[in-house]
Amino acid sequence: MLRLSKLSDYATVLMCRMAAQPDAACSAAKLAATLDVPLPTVAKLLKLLARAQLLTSVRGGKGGYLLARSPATISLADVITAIDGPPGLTECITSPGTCSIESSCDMRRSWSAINHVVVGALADVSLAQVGGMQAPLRRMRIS
Amino acid sequence: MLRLSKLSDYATVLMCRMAAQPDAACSAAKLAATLDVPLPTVAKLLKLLARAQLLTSVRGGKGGYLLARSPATISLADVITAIDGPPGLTECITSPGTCSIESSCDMRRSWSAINHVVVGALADVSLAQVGGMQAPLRRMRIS
DNA sequence: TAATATAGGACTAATCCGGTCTTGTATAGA
DNA sequence: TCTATACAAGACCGGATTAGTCCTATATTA
Repeated sequence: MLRLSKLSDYATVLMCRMAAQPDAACSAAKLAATLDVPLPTVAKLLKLLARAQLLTSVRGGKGGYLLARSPATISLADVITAIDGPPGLTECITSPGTCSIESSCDMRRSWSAINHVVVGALADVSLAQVGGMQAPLRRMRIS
Repeated sequence: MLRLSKLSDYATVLMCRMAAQPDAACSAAKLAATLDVPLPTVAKLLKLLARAQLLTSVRGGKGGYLLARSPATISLADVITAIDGPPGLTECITSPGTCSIESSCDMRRSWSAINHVVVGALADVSLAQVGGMQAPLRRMRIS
């Protein structure tokens, strides 16, 4: 099916919102309201993103989360990796040695190459590009 | 996690094996043995692939499955689509109108573009390329 | 000191996917 | 013609993964 996990999906939207106001500390409750996602789930995402050092946290009253870096330097690959770990299309990419036919499988080198393209595409898009209306994705192509 | 389903993964390996001997009819049992995947699962995959007209089936004793087209004209995207339907990174790509924040979401256009890159990468690799040892994937790049 | 907000981790619940089973049909060969 | 083999089609079940919840602890502000 080749689908992103919901959690990663939420996280990208969430980071995108925060990138729109990089200097305002956002509480989990406020973000949950704008995203239409349950508060505990948003809280979990924020914790994961903070642990990956994409966000910084401020405890206590008036606390919240802030982007740790400028939106231009945070890519979608960063966000997804923070939530789900490094993207890998197949098991033989993320955990080599697990598949019983690995040694005789012709697909491995192809999957590896395609995975590289996918990761490249995700790494090539920053939060700033998503938020701004310039169309930076035109840079991506197969040729 | 951005992972291919196991069934699609199996299917690509399976088709790759069949592409190596395009003229030999393969029974489900024989393929199951070489792939180290349970027979009923292989049978299910073959049925889906045949329904998508990637394979033709021959019933009865000495029957089996054959590639419907030449390996050079069957892409990984064809195989994956036959098993899991068209690839879509997010729900808003495969089933627009499902997400409650769709109208205000900045991510959509980005996901759409990235999805396009991914599908392109999959469509660009044929079974013949996977089997043969030429390195056709060098054609793919982000730039 | 009371209220607010994150930190961390354990736990529960539900969806989805992988895998199985059953019945039916077609062909080949004895 | 009868039997064995192999595909066709679809219903069904079980289990792993993922989504989501809850609880306790800690830090900060007022």
